[in-house]
Amino acid sequence: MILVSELMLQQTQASRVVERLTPFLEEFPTPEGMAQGSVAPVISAWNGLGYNRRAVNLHRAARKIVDEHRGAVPDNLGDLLDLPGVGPYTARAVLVFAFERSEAVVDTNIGRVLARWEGRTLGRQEAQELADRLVSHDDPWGWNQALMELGALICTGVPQCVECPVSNSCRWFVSGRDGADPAPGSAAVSRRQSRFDGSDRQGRSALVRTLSAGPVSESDLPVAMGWPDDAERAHRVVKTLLTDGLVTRSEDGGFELPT
DNA sequence: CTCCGGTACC
DNA sequence: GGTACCGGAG
Repeated sequence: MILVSELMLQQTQASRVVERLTPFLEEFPTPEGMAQGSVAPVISAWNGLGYNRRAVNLHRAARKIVDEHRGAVPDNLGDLLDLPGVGPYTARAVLVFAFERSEAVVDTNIGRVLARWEGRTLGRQEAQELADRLVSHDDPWGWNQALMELGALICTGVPQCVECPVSNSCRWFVSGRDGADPAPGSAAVSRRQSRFDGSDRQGRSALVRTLSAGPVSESDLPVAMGWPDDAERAHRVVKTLLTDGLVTRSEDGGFELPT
């Protein structure tokens, strides 16, 4: 349950996850249920959440959990990191929020807080070690939630230091915020994204959405991807979908969701 | 139009 | 270390 919600929350705002999580968990209540079927219904159920590769990864993770962990989500860092689509953040998020273990997560919000707290840009290892050192062993769940909230509401891109309850201990604030903001470029802090309109991602998204309703023939591919006059681009980009396991060739040479 | 969010792969 | 990968809200 926590694993699915954390995977959904990757690169996706919580407000959009809340209404999708319950129907998704009703369709796929257990790793066994998801692992038994093909990936196609998982992709369809993921529709609209973005980054469809996460759906493929989740299906593969479900199979691995069934095959190698008797259907139970692992409760140790190494095995969690071995699951497809599970990285440093999600693995620790499962340990903290599902198993209530004394671990520290570093997402984009916490990465920003840590960099300003230390007053300098941090590397991946540095940020994780700092978070590990700071985490409350009394209430790790609440600590991580509080830090994420601090980053999401106060220690934002343009920080609201006047509202910050811990500014007196923040190196960057205490130093008078003289140097440049250490947060951009620091570990886990998100970077600007290229625009979606007109991107390859838009065509990928359009095709996967269409394929959820049924197969698409070779000749219909450019239209389905939104590039009716650019068959070359359609064929170049559909290769990336084949590589990602989001699309497969049907028997008649067209395209469909993987069976 | 800008903002927001981790992982995998090179 | 840089880049590709989605979509909705404000």
